[in-house]
Formats: sequence, structure tokens, C-alpha cells
Amino acid sequence: LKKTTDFTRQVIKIIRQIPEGRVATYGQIAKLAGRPNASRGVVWILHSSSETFSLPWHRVLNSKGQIGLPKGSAGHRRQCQLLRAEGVEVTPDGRLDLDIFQWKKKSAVKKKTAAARPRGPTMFS
DNA sequence: CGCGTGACTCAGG
DNA sequence: TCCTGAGCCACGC
Repeated sequence: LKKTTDFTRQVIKIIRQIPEGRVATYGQIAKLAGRPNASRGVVWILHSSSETFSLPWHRVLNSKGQIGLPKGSAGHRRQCQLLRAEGVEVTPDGRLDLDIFQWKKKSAVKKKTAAARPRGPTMFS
């Protein structure tokens, strides 16, 4: 990226605001940058300048809370490592719980196991 | 102005 | 949960 457009600038700025130990999704960044549907644009920017702008790129994941890079790739491993170094719990395959680690969301301190997770709203309605 | 690329996302089945 | 298809967007050429 030689030139920076408004969108790009916004994206860069926003990513830099993600605090340590928290993560954001491509879509979330796009929305904050004023383009709710430009998640792919965010991807492009990261793809072409993650290191160049010294961004905390490892804090950006897809909407499912998974690392976007291909499993097994060097980048994937590096991202896992960087996240864990910040205290983020990442599964071996690169997934984490957005309910707990997503930026601008009160983390659910409670640990929820897949087996114990409530099924629906029925129990409280 | 159009086309290909990319670490996407959402709704369905 | 996984797989598809369609929609979306910023760039570089």
C-alpha cells in the first residue's frame, strides 16, 4: 500500500486501537470504518500490508472467531502464538471464544463447556 | 471502466 | 457443523 485512502486509513487506525488480549472480526472493523460490508476490503489491506504498518494484525479474525490464515501455515502458527502471548485462549486449530475475547464486549468470565452450554432461551422465558 | 484477487459474511439446506 | 451460493468491497493493472 503506497497510497492510503480514507477507508484504508480508518481500518489501520481502528486495528491499532484493538487492545491487547482482545480481538476483532473483519466485519467489525469494516463496520467501524463506515463500510458494514467491506470485510473483504479489510482482508485485502491486511493481506497487502500487515507488517508494513506494524499492525496488531493477529487480533483480527473472521466472524466465527477463527484465524483466517490456512491452518498449518507459518502465519497461522505465528498468530496463535502472538495471541496466546497476550493471554488469549486459542485452540490448537486456531479458534477462540468471541463472547469472551471480542473487543468491545464484556467478557463472560464464566467458562462454558460445549456440553454444559444452554440450548436456547426456553429455560428463562 | 472492467477484471481478478483475497486472511470475508450471511442465509440456506 | 459443514458445504454452497450470492453478495460485497478495495486495490492494482
